[in-house]
Amino acid sequence: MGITKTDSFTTNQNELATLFKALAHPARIAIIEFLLKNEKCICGDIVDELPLAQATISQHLKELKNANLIIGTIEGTAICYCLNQEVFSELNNKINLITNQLITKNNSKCC
Amino acid sequence: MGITKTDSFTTNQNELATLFKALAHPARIAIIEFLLKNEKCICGDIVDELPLAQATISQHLKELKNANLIIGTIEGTAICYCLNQEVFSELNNKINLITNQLITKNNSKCC
DNA sequence: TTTATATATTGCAATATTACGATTAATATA
DNA sequence: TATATTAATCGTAATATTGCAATATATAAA
Repeated sequence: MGITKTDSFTTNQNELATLFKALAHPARIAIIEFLLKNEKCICGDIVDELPLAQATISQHLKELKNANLIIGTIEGTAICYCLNQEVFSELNNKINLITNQLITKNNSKCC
Repeated sequence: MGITKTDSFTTNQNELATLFKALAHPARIAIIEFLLKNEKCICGDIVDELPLAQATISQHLKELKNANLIIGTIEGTAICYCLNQEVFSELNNKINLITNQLITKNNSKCC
C-alpha cells in the first residue's frame, strides 16, 4: 500500500528508521558534509553549493530539521544552520552498539 | 519529480545515502535486531516474528541483500540469513568519523 | 513421480518522495 | 513607505516505496 505499518513496530525501531530515512538522500548527505566543513552555515550558501533549486534545498533542510539532525537560527534575513551534535552522537551510539554486538557474536554466526 | 539527481552527487554521498535508505524502514530494523539476537537465522522465522506477509518480508530481505547488509546461505529448502559484519563496520566507521569531526569542531559552531 | 515446504517474483493499489516554478512571508535597506 | 533579499510554502508532475494476494520456483520427502 505504500504506507508503513508503524503500529507493528517498537518506538525504538520506528525512531531509528526515521533517523535513517532523513539521511537516505545524497543531497542531505551533501548538506551535512557542507555543514561539517563550513563554519558559516547560511542556507543560501547551500543553495549555491548544490545543483538543486532553492525550493528543493529548503525541503531537504526541513526534513533534516524534522529529524532534529540540524538546527536553524535566524540571523537577520538569513538563517544559519548547523548540525545537532547530540542527535548525531545518539545515532553513533546506536550503530556502535549494533556493530559491537555483531563483532562479539561473530563466532556463532551461521553463514 | 520523485527521482533523485544521482549524477549531481559524489559516489561516496550516493553510496552512503543508499546504505541509509536500506535501513530506513522499521521492518528492516526489526529484521536486523532479530538476526542479532538469534543464532538460527532462517527466513521463515522472521516471517513468524513480524506481522507482515511472507511476500513483504521477502521484499525487505531483498533490499537488505542488495545493500549487502545481510548474506543468505541456502540450507536445503530453507535460507539462512545473517548480518554482514564488514558492511556494518564500514558504516559504523563513517558515522564515527562524522560524529568525531562534529565534536572536535564544536567550538566553532555558529548556532 | 507426486506432494509438501520454503522462498522469490509478479502485478497491482495506495501512499510517499523528489523536484521545481510560482508565490508568499518576513526582514533589511534605500 | 517602497524595494530588495532570503527562505518557506503551495501546487503539481514524475517516480519510488510499501504491502499483499496469487503465482512461480526450487528442493526435500514420501
